[in-house]
Amino acid sequence: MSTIHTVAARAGVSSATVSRVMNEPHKVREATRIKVELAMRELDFSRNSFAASLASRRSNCVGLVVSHLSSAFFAPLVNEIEEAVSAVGSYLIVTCGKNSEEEVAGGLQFMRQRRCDAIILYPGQLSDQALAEILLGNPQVVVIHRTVPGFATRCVQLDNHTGGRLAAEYLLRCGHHAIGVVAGPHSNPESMQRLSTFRDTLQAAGVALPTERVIEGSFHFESGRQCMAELWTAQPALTAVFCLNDQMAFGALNYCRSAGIDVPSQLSLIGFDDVEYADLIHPRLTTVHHPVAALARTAAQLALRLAVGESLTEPQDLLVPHLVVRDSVRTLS
Amino acid sequence: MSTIHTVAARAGVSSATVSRVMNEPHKVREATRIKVELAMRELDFSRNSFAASLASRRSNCVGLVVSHLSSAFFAPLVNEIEEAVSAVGSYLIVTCGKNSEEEVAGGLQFMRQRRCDAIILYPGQLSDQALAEILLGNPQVVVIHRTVPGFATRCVQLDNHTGGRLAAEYLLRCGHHAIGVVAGPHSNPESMQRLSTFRDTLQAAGVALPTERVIEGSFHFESGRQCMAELWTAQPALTAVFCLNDQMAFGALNYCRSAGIDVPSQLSLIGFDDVEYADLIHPRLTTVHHPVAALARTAAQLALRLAVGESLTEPQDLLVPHLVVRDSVRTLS
DNA sequence: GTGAAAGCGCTAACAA
DNA sequence: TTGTTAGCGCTTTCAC
Repeated sequence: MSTIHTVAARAGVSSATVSRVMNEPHKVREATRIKVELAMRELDFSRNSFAASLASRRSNCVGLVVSHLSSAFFAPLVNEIEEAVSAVGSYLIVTCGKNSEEEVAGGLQFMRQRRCDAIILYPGQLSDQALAEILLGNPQVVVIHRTVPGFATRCVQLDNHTGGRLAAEYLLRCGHHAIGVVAGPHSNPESMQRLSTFRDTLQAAGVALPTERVIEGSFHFESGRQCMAELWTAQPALTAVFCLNDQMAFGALNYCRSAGIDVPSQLSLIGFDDVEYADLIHPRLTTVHHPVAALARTAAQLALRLAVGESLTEPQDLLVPHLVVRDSVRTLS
Repeated sequence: MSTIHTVAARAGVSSATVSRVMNEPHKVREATRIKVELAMRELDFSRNSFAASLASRRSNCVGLVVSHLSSAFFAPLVNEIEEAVSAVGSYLIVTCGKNSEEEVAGGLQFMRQRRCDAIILYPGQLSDQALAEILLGNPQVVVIHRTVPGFATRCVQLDNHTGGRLAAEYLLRCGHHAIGVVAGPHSNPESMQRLSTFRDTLQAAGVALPTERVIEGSFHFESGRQCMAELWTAQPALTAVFCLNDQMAFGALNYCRSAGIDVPSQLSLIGFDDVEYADLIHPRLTTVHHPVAALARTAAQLALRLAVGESLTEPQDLLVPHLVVRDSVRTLS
């Protein structure tokens, strides 16, 4: 494979000029530029990005570390971030399958080795403490979907409390009192934020949410199925179930269908996130909208600011959710 | 940021030894290794992958160029390829949004600049001729979802003809004669393969498929919606519609729902691909299964063989589709 | 088992 | 506007 030297030789110029043609074409005379470009084409030249990054000490890339790529939640997130990043001429590299502490550490290491200018991190099941350590040691990291105490300037997150409240208020408004929950992992702060305010809001209205009506899931489809099965078997008198994300709501719905439980006439279901398919399934899922695009754009902007060496001083505002009423919750008469 | 030299100095060894600790630890005495590893940790050392790849002339990465990341079709494909690649210690880089000829060229250039050991290419709307040029000029490229004439050793594809036949046979078996099609772009060979054998199979059974019953779509949800609307308005007597991918079938279904057309009692719908959500929507979608996981694994294996310098001699077998009967097609009495 | 030294292909002063 | 040159941080012979 040819190098700038072979190109330079062929074009009868120095390698510095070839470099300039690629990086600052305006600094080279048009005739020279054309000669060089011709030589490049003739030799099928392709710049070695490793050498370029090594010499320039810039990678022009931002790293993203997430749990999955293929879920309806992450896919739009990744897309949106990619757009924002490539809009400024950088590129995105993403590693996925990073949930546990070791895996996230591995993802982070991957990004550091590639000398990313900034890194966006989805925390999965990491504890706030583990995240705090990461943020402390890596000044170019921004965390999404969580606000780590002490690092509010580099975290962008949804107002989960309001989200939980919206779901509770709507179910109450529809006359539900026998309510269950398919929760996320109890170690997951986001899940617990949604759940605690959901519970508080019910309680304030005199509706109890005893522990046995809350099943711990794992945010996945299959988990939603199983949790719903378990919940329905133990608590057949429920009239509504709050699933802490849509994915589990889909699973719950799937169980209901296979068990002959009609939604919403026999059981109401409300989700969280408002992913694309929430509007496509039957019945269309009533859910709390999570502004993922805004989350992505904000995170990307922060990352890009860190990438150019800016330091962030103002804490980030929480993103605000809203309720999307569709067909999966019934109003009790 | 520290380099192998700072680490070497701190550990009291040479930089070559530090390099060995990372690349061939068995070639260094344990005591030395431990000293070096300690120094690395103390200095928070992270190997510069650019320098490593530049010096070793190996990137250990395979590139993937696709149209989208977030669609139900591509997401599992990417996941599966990623797994196969990381299983051998390499990593995957993917660029998306590559549909037109220029965009694919851009994606390819991106991969070449990163010196990928091999590249997997999804052709989008590229012509066979454009692909042939690419394959000719880039011996490390493998193409998925299409077989480019003359390059069968580096192409892995579904048997679209059989797929089209399966759909036709099933509709015939269910007694349908007034059949429409929401096709892909007519310039797309995959779509045309499915369609031509679909049409031939119907014709062999004495069922005509006139041009006005075939609408050209673009493989996307929204396109499915619009095509279905158009088709239904022009051809209200249809009893069944074949959508050339599931995404468009979802769009068609969505239109039917909003237009008050019950599927399958008023209209039968059959899709193609069998993506995850085909089993989750209502009614569950009858469709032709596309073994995407096998496609991904085969492509990854080919790419990995090219990556180690093997040259491929045997042409690849076509992947075989099968019909998945669910609830969206009704048997006419 | 370890070290010295010559690159890998490019960028970025600095000179000319 | 163009060329010279000294690295960027690592790998990899080849000696020892």
